[in-house]
Amino acid sequence: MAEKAAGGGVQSVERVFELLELITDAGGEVTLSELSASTDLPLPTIHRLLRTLVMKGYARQLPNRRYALGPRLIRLGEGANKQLGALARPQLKMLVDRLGETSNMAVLDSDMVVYIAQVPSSHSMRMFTEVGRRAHTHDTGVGKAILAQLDNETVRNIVTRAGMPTPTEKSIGSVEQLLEELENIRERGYSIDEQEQELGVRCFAMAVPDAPTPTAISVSGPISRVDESFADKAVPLLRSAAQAISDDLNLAS
Amino acid sequence: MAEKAAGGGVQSVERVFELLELITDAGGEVTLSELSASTDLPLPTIHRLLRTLVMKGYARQLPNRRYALGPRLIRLGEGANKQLGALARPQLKMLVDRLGETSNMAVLDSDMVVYIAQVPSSHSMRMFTEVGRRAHTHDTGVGKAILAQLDNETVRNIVTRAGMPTPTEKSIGSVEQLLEELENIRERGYSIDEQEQELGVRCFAMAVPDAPTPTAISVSGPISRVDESFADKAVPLLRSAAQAISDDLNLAS
DNA sequence: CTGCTGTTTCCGTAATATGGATATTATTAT
DNA sequence: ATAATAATATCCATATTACGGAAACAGCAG
Repeated sequence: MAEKAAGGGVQSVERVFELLELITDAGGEVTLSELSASTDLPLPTIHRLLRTLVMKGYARQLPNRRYALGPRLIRLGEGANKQLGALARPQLKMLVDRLGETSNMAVLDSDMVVYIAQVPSSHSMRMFTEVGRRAHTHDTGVGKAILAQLDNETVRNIVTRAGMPTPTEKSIGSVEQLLEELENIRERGYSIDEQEQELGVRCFAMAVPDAPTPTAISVSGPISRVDESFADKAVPLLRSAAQAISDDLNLAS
Repeated sequence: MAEKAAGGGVQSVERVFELLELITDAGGEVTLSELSASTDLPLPTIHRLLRTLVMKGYARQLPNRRYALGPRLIRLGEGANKQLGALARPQLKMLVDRLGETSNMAVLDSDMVVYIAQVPSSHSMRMFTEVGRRAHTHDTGVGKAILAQLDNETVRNIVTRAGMPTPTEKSIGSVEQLLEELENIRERGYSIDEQEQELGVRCFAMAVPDAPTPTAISVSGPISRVDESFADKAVPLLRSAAQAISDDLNLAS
């Protein structure tokens, strides 16, 4: 065929998920022609693929003729979420109980991190991060902890594709600076988000070793509470939690 | 060709989603051979399909060699959720503000309902239903409201496949009884869950007209607060909320 | 009503996914 | 430890499957 294309996957399957991702990126609603503009698939092909999705309930067709994500995806998403989150939640809970700050778990998904589990702290002033939310890798504790596990080549690719916005003046803005920081993290064994994503918020994070997908956990809170003495307590606890999750993942029933 | 098979969808796509559903049904982890037992697809086919999913991040392969749902599904699920939920949330909020009880929206997904949006009441004693949760149709307010929109033939199929457990002594236990109840609902225009799912909890629900997927909204709370005078206020509000959601859905931007 | 843009259906073509047979790796029994 | 067993992964010839150009069919704007 024309393009030398992919590796060894089933094309229709790859395409159908590409379409679903595009719909998601577009905010949930797309027209056929918008899709054919974003991909370089011919219209009839896209139409046939979408029709299959609609028939099975993984996409909906609105009265506008637009296409949207279908309700059956909710269940699959919840399933994926639960599967990963269930293992982690007890450990995150332990962190919150002992440290009093919000704890999160996130995985690398393409070039961004997705939060897949959270146990909020009881403080009224606390981090607000919703499960399912995506964030950049270079300006979050979990993101940097994950990047530190990868080789510099891969890191470069990721941040190049995802971009490096600087939400605060403390954010890391260049790849060189990031690689340097990652070297520190590798030595230290954990990452610190020092008000890089939001002013006033500090976060300690650590990668989960040997996870099937690059994964990290974190605790975060306002700098007033999350200080040096907090770190002294937090780091060993993070380490044991990460190890426990790793064990659960790898010996999983 | 051998089998006269399906209608007009792309087979690999249908198969791949069937596999994902099976993994979800199995609680998140399956072996190849378990899958080949549940479907009647040959092993190499399943393997190839799963490999494609794994490569793209929609499935994970555990160190056990087992297959599980992948993290990228989380994002799609959240997207689908948000898309439907976003339209509904303002209306649900209105119901909670005016009525003081928890409000939910659910859709029919195969033979069960899935809750896709919720606005909790401020009462400390309130319904606990998580978004993403699945419930039977015959013992929930939203479920019965949805069934009442379908013809009896379809209803029979659904409850036959899903079963009719009776969590309380008030629950409907037979198809005949259910069809009778649905007739009442059709006349009345709304459904009542009279402690059928949980003792002490009453719920009023109404279908969202002309929804692309059968959809319903509800308000529910303890019978002490959710009484006859509550119904008088609630029913007109439910009706206008359902209509508003319907309009949003159908004129969607 | 007429001309347009975008969506859907048709259908011949061949590229695509298929699955039987085989090689490889884990797992259990000896 | 070593061998037998069962599961998973890879090959590759075949034809069924999905493909996409072209043409019909809506919706909309003028």
